[in-house]
Amino acid sequence: MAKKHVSEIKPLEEILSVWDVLTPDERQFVRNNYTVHYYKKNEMIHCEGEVPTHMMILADGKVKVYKEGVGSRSQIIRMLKPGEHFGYRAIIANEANNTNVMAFEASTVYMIKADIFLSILRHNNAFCYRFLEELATDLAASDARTVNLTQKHIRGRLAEALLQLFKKYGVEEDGATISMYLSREDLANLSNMTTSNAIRTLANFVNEHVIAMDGRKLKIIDEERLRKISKMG
Amino acid sequence: MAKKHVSEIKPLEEILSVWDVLTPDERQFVRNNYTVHYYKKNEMIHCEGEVPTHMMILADGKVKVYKEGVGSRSQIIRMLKPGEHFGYRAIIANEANNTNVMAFEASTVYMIKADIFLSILRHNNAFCYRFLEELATDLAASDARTVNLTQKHIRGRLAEALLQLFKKYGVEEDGATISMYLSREDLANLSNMTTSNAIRTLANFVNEHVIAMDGRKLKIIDEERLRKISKMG
DNA sequence: CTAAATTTGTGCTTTATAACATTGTTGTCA
DNA sequence: TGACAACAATGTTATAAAGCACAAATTTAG
Repeated sequence: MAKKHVSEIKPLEEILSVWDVLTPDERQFVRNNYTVHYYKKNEMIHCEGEVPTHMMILADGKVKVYKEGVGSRSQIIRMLKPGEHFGYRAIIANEANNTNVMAFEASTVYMIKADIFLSILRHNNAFCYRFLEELATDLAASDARTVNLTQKHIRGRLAEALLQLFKKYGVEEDGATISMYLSREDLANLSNMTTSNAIRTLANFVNEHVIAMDGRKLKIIDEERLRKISKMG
Repeated sequence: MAKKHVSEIKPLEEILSVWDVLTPDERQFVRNNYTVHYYKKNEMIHCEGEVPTHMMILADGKVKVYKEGVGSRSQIIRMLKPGEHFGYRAIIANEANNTNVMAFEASTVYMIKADIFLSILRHNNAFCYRFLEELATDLAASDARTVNLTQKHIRGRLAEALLQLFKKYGVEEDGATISMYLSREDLANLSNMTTSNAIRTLANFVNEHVIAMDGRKLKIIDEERLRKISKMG
């Protein structure tokens, strides 16, 4: 895959979805106070337990947000695509970071210092409300995930994960291959199972003609069936 | 237990933790527009899927917030004590309710109409920010729960649940009995296990002198040990 | 380009926990 | 007081999924 030139990366103004509610002064304030950071594949962006210093916006690339559990087994909480915010929850709650964030692939991140972010939150109601909406949505997703992961059986959990990837990242030109190539391990960490079981279950789905595989490329063949598997548990 | 007189229930002004950030006008607005509702033990306050109409504040009693999963097996998401808000997440996210709320015991709830709540959120930045903080805190708790429930073994999950009850509701005068009497079923729904297993595991804890039981009264004897069990998985 | 490391794939074994069945206990109310 | 219902306790069985060991394939690095 060819590397993107820096010039291809969208400017903060285009990528920051809440830009439109900022006043001209605030816009200038942000313009004068943001930084850009580049991360290599598998590079850590921040760690669980660290004190948050910046709110971040993914400009380019793909990153995973995950928690380390028992015996350093990790659970992927969410995966981001360009334009999404992260690292700000801990700033608002005035806590240490509760998650790790790692770049899946080479990624570019815009960062805004915590105090600047907080100052805008406290002065611009529309800005504050946007993040309120974002957290309210994320909270429902988190609660839904809890039930998904604890109550569904292995096939249901994997089917659910595939559908989420499909929804979030979309498909290639062929209209079926999910535009996100994950290792079996990441797929397992997303659906709370061991790598062996992710492999086994994927193989079963292929046998049942629900999906097709070519290495890490996963093609959804029978979406309806996948939905049924996800629902039935 | 003797029923409380209505007069013993704290007025909205005292119970609404964000009252202090309201302007005099807003206070009057709320005073003119709230209602009080009484619920009997095991009565439903609202259901998953319903369109939210009010933000609510628990004035008195205890309620559980839970989700129905596969085969109507339920997962308790959180339990509230007087002074806590609920039912407002869906209003903010402009979604249907994602949880059920039921009274554990006779409870009193103050309700504020959704449009009034929203109008204050949109005009009073400090008010908005308070809820932003609340959601940010809840989100971390939800993600932590996901990992707890999926990765820990049955003993660890139950130990965790007991510690949470202990922390949230405190203890009786004896300094050890948790001030919250749950059925074995609710305890199971809190820690993602079957009722049988909750019973069995509680019995084991008693044998190991970690807790003592007298019906629904649970006494924590060895908190350190319980913490260790919760951590080890 | 080759060696090393990582990732993927499979079969077998073990284990944790759900499901089921049965019995005991307590409290309620006619 | 006895009958019924709800809850608690416990033993047995079935099964989903983890753990493990190892081979094959693919990627990365020297």
